[in-house]
Amino acid sequence: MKIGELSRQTGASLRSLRYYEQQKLLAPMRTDNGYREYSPFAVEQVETIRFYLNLGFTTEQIAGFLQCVLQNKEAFCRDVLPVYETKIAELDDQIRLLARIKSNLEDRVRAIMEERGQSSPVRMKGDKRNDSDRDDG
DNA sequence: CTTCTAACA
DNA sequence: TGTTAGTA
Repeated sequence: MKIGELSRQTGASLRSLRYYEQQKLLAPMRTDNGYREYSPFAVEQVETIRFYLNLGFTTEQIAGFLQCVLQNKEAFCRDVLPVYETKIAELDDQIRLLARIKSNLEDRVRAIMEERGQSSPVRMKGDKRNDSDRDDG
C-alpha cells in the first residue's frame, strides 16, 4: 500500500509516517516512481510505534527494541525494561522540579496574603473605585 | 488526484 | 508537526 492508505488505516499523518522512516522506525520499499510501498504489516508496526510514543519514549529508544517487540512478546525483549526504568526516572525528576515550582508559588501566595492582612484596602473584582484608565472593556 | 523533498510561519 | 511549493 502507498503512504496515503497507511495514513488512513493508522490515523498517523503523512508527515509522521515519513518522519518515522527518517528515524529508522519504518523501512518501506520504493516503487519505480519513487513512491513508498508499505507491506500490510506496516499497519501494526505503526500502531506499535505510536503506542510507545504515547508512553513518552523517544524514537531512538523505540528504534532500539521495535524489531524485537514486533516479533516477540514485550516481556522477552531485554532492551525494553531499561527504557521503562529510564523514563520513570525522568518522570520522577520532572515531578520534583514541578513540586519545587509549586512550592515556590505557594510561598509567594502566602506572602501576598500576609501583606494584605496588615494593610486592609485591597481592590477586588467588581470594585468600581478608580477604574477609568483601563485599556480593555 | 497522490506522492516526493525541502523548508518555513 | 502542519503546511506549502514545484514536480513526477
